[in-house]
Amino acid sequence: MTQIITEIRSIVENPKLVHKRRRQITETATKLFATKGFHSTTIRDIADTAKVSIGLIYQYVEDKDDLLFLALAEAINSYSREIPKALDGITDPLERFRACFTAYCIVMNKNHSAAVLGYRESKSLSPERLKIIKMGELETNKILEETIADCVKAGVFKDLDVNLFNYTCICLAHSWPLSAWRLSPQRSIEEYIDGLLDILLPSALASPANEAGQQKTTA
Amino acid sequence: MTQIITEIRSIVENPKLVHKRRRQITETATKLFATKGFHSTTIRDIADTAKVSIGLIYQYVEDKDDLLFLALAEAINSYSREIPKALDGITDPLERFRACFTAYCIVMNKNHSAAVLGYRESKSLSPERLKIIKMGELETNKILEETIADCVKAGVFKDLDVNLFNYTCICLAHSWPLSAWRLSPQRSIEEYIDGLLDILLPSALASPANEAGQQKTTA
DNA sequence: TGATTATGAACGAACGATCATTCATAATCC
DNA sequence: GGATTATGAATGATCGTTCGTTCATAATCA
Repeated sequence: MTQIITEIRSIVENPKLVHKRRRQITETATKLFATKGFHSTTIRDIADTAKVSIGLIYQYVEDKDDLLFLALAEAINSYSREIPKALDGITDPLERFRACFTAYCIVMNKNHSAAVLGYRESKSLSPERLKIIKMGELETNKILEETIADCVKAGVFKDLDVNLFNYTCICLAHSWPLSAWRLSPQRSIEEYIDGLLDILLPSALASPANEAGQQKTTA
Repeated sequence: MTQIITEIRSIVENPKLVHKRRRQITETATKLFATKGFHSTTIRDIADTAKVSIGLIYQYVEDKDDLLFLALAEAINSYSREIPKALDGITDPLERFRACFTAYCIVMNKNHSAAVLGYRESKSLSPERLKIIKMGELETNKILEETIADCVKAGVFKDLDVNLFNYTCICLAHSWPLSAWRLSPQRSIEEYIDGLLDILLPSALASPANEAGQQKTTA
């Protein structure tokens, strides 16, 4: 879908190479930023871990801030690439919502480091870049919001506050990488998703008779 | 309730003075850490903002890390002081849950900076101190969990997964300072709480007939 | 009581370590 | 062989921390 375009100065011209190197560097940076924090991660750390020299990094980005921006932008881009895929071929509104929420949680689980980064280090971005990242986030949120709105239109959901309901779903999906340590006993991501849907759906479904938890109607 | 004891070296001996000065310094530090981040906030910043000298700070704490720990510990201590107050005199289980959840959200709203800090900067703590803070957090979570367990015992709630339900409540309460920017239009904290209870309660209540939203039975 | 001495809180310039960034040089590719 | 890409030692700025000093107040003395 709508991808964040990252216009960042590179000394190296070859686009293939730029793409490859940036990927290599950004992936490492993302992991290190998420585990040690942005400021405690040194360029040396990144260079060593990515098996490149310090100087090489500065051939592909202008400064350390660029790396943070690249990391966050790439995370959001991957969300808006992957989540819609999960909806392919599904037409039943309720199933689309379930699939979308599930995909959202799974993506958060897979891009664990990036999700944590978003919460922890957005503050270190420049105001303009923060705005870009937030807009990308909202763009991603809209994918799920649409499936909710469709459920309302189809009469599957009652006439609820779509924005707030979507917000709770998003927050809970984000919570998995951030707050799962609070849960005891530990749960698998699948158990977690099922449990959340059991909590979320009853308030939304139009007919309270429907038992949300077990239902798995495929279109 | 259970307070986190913070044993931190102080050159100054007078306990009254230590308390007063630490409060003055920690309050400033909390705000700056939350707005600029721990690493981007300099001791100079804190000294200037708190209208004390750099040297004075080092009379009351050993190093910058102490300030972060003090800030987080004080936040958690204030939660476990304030939340139980909201339950005083309420006996009806459902009302106790509502009051506790509301208090939780309100406290997060009031201690906005500290709540943000907890998510953003815990990583900068030493492992031992992180453990202390997390234990304090879980301790606080238990206050709400107990009101949920009581609702189950009283038959007001069905036999749900208490730990998971509590987790969702906590996450959503925490989300207010972190994620409210996603909501449009903006809502007041009271509208937010009411909206969340409408979403959370239907899955929990034993009799689906009860409309959770409006209900305001006082004991 | 007034003069003298002791205390410890407060100050902030100076130090030293860390770390992002640069750049002269080497390696590699076409 | 010339252009492009990679290297990492050297640089300089930033920032936590120290420590010699000041100063107000309290304690002691005569």
